[in-house]
Amino acid sequence: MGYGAKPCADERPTERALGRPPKQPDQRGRILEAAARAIATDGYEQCSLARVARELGLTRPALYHYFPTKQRIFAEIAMSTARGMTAHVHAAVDDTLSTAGQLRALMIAYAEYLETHYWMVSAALTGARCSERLERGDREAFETLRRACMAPFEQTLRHGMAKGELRSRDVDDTLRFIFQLLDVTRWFRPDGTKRAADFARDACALLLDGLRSDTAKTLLNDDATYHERDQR
Amino acid sequence: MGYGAKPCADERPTERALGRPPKQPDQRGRILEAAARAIATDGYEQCSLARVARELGLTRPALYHYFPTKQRIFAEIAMSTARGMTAHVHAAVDDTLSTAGQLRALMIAYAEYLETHYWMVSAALTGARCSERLERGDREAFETLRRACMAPFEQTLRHGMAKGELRSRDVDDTLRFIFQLLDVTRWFRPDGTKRAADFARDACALLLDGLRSDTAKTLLNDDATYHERDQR
DNA sequence: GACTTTACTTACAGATAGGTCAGTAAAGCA
DNA sequence: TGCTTTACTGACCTATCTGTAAGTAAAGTC
Repeated sequence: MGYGAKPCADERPTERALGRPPKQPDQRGRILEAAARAIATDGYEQCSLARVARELGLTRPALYHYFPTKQRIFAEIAMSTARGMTAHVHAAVDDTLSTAGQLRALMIAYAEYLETHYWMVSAALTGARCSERLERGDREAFETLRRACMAPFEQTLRHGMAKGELRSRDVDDTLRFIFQLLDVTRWFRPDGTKRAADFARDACALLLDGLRSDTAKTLLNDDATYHERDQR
Repeated sequence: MGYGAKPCADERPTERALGRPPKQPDQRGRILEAAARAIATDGYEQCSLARVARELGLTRPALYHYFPTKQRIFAEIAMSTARGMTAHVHAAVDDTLSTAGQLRALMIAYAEYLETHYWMVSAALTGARCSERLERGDREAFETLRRACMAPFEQTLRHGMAKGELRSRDVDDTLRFIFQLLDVTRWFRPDGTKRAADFARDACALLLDGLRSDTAKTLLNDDATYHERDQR
């Protein structure tokens, strides 16, 4: 359930708080987590801060002690998620991997982060017009992070196509397909039996080699295979 | 911009209306269309009936002349979309097609309906917890339609796997992938240059044959190809 | 014990939403 | 010329939401 750097609360336990101690440690993080869960399930406008506060054993104005507005709460969820996801994906970049291996590693990294920070990611994606809700400064930073998150995927695709390991396809279209496959917030739940990494591996296998069996492929491997042959 | 059977308004132009005539013909349909556009862009809870009414040159209570509640408006959007989409997909079933051709035809049919009834479909999908919003009776009917809409896809997959033309894979997982690819309401706009059918053809090609080039495939076609070989 | 800082709570203000009710305007019909 | 039916409008009620202001409880500091 960690938000940002979790050990931060325990990292300096000796450092004294100045005033009255909060009812729970890391209230800011707890509020963000609860708000993310509410936004992910009910949507940004529909979820009420009253419910979030009640869930935490607080009253609504208590939230305004930590955040100036509801929009600001959402902004922090979106920004910290974008930062975290981008960093996690970039950590999976490895030049020694094959094109296919690199693509799989990236997809698994994305799925892993989605699983471990499920509600935060889900809230950021569900409030998908999220970027529109941010203020100008955050919006630009968010878009930059989003592009940075996609960059390793893009580079892998371009590299693979240049080496002839991947089909030549429109890269932007393909990126859209990939992220559409990866955004599984509609049905994936972190408490289910299926792990996110398994799902990502499966999605990657389908993405790489497709649905058609190898035998059916060799049968078609002569002339106008993919676009004309089985039209009728 | 047709909702349901468009010519219905012109079909019986001689049939007299009894009371005061509406400001525009087919007000019900116009309201549904405008509401769908509002729901699709702002979400169900966030969109206000006042804006919908204003857009049509009406006042808010006028909508209550045609529909008892806001929820009921949404229910009609969802139900008529589910009915229309299912019928359109079923019309694309053709036993004479190959497995690949049938899958492509189904995907194109889905994309076509999404394009021509863009806002209605988009509203029904965006209010994705749509099913939860419906009353018991509608909910069951909606779920039945949804299953009926997926059935031809499912049957094509099973048939293709049985004939050995498709890889053996978990059918439910694969169906999820397919519909995840087909739900393009996030970025697809019907006024763009790209037609929905082109997009569906492209998605189907990727789905069938994957990203990996044929040359790379034959190189790997010896032992543990897809899962172990390029792991590291 | 006074003072400061933090972490809240209770009470309230303002905006906006969905929905109702009573009345009115425009048509056909008798 | 009434009567009925349809298609609305204006005014109003209630609920709920964000955000604010003022006061209080619990800690450390001097």
